[in-house]
Amino acid sequence: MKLKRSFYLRQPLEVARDLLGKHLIHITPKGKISGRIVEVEAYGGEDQDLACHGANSGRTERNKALYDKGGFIYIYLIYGMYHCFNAVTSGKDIPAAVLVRSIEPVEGIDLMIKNRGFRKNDVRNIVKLTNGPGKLSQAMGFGKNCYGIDLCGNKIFIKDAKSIPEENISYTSRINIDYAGKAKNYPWRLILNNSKFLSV
DNA sequence: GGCCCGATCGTCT
DNA sequence: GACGATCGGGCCA
Repeated sequence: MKLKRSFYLRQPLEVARDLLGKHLIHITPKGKISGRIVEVEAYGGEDQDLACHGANSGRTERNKALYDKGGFIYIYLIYGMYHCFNAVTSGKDIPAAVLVRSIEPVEGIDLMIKNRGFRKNDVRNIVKLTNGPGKLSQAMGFGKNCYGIDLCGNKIFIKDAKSIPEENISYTSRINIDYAGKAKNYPWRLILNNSKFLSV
């Protein structure tokens, strides 16, 4: 079952928690690519979050999708060469999203290998395909052309799965947001304990 | 394993 | 004009 709008119309931290274990799916012309979500970060919402891209400059051309209602895709270019994939959460006009930081490859692994530019024999370690926000976006085939796409549509969506028990989740601080003042220590990075596919 | 650095460019100041 | 919600390669151990 595909996750519905109501799933996303909640606080980013709640959505982040419930996204762990779910399957992110991309239906491409060449086939289906999917992976199980094992690491996420929550941004924005009702609490003051200086790390959120909507926090400092308000609404801009770059971040406008963040202000959509929950269930749309916010994706952006980072360091000039990678993309980070986010699921927008909360209601319209509230900048909030969940960054997907790592997934475990499930379907379309041959396509992931191609998208990542690996030669077949290079893949001793399937982990390196998707264990980071830039890597998984590349493997899944996500780029700026995904900007603003509705996750409640048929091209890119998230499939429900059995929910993860609380004792299998750890809450840590988010990565590379030293500039974010007091928000930098919020425990809003959630990981599936003991997953081999976490970011490094 | 660890640390350091360069790549590469849209966005904001 | 500076820099980032990153990555991979080079080097040392």
